[in-house]
Amino acid sequence: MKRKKLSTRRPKHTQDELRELIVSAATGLIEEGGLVTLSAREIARRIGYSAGTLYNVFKDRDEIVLSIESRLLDRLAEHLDTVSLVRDPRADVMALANAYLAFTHANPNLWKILFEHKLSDSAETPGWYQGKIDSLLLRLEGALKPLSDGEGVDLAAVRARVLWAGVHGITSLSVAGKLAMVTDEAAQHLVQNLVATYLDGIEDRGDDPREVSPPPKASRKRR
Amino acid sequence: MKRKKLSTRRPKHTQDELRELIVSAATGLIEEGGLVTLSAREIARRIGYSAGTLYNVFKDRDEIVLSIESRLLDRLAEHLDTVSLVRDPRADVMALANAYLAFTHANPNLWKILFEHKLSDSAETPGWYQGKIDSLLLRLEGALKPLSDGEGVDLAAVRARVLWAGVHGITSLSVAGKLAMVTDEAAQHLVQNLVATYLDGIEDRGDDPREVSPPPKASRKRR
DNA sequence: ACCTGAACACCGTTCAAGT
DNA sequence: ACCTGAACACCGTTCAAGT
Repeated sequence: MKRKKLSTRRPKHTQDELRELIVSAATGLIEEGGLVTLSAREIARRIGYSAGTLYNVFKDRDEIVLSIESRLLDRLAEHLDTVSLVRDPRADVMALANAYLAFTHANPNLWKILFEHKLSDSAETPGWYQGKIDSLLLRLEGALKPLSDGEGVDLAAVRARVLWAGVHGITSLSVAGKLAMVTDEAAQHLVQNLVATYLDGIEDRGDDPREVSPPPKASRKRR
Repeated sequence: MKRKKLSTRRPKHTQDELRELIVSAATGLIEEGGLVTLSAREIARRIGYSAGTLYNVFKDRDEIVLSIESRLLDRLAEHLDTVSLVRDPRADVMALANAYLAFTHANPNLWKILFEHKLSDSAETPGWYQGKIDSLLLRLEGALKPLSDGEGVDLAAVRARVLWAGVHGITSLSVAGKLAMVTDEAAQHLVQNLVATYLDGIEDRGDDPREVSPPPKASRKRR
């Protein structure tokens, strides 16, 4: 743990430590006040470096935000993995939706950046980003699979995206205070209504040529 | 049209004209580059006044954005009023959803501010804002009414909000490029899937004590 | 009365110069 | 090699001073 040259105290931190310092200072800043309060200069202040140093480690402010989003998506994935699935689509989808809601509720300001932060239209969404979203959606698709077997290859994929976007829309609007009369627990009601009603719609597709839903042990319970 | 004093060219514009100039310059700016490119100084440049003048007319930048949102909500309401409703919930809701989609597609950058722009948490959402959203939702509620009669007072209201938020979630994520594999017309597919499946779910509530759906002339058509 | 221009307190980002 | 500090080109907002 000794420095070779002991030059007063210059490379106080390795590149990786610096990365970590920056990202966690930035995360703290966002938790406190949202994206608006995140400034390169304030991060620098908090970690005791000059602003210029951030640009040795990150290309720009966007890249810092992206790496926070990356961690957040990982944390969300972990969180979703704690819900125990019972292979009943209704129960499983509802459980996943509730877990998602709980996560957003526990990390409101961080969660918001996932949707506020617009990757400057020059830079396309990085591949790993899409990959992480895909992997989250895969959990939903898995839960929906029993209802969508034998149909179009990607029906479960479409449905997973519809539900995901729907849940996102509800939480996003309610957080922004832009959905009249929607408070915190009202948002949960709406999500439950969405999931329950949408799944009803899937199950009751009488016009589908094949009989789609194999009667699982669990019967439909509403409300 | 004469000035009383003809003092070179001082009050070039009345307060109202100024308001108009500012709002339309700001609207243009947003149409071109989104909220990011909207700066008080650039508005001032474009209308040939100094930045300070904006603050004689508006309290701050937020108030300018809010008044753009206000006009936009009015325009959306007008647009939704052009769709002819036939009192068939399925057809009507789908028509409203498509009209909404078309509107957002025609005004992408303006539309985005409705959800990007966070009323600084100090100032609550102004009453007229909620009122305009409510009035938009009322159209959806009206279309849904035939399916929700005799149920909880506000079931149609809940459903209207679920659908509205769902459609918003889909368009919002697809515009941000954050929903894997979702392009422009894919978004329309998702919206149609949401509306169709959700309405199926409403119609087939077999567990409801009362018989809910009065058989209208139109039968369910899918896809 | 209305408007300007300077001023204040900030930004993101770059880069010569220092160690 | 790493880091700083000044510099550049911006912000939103205020307000004394001018007409």
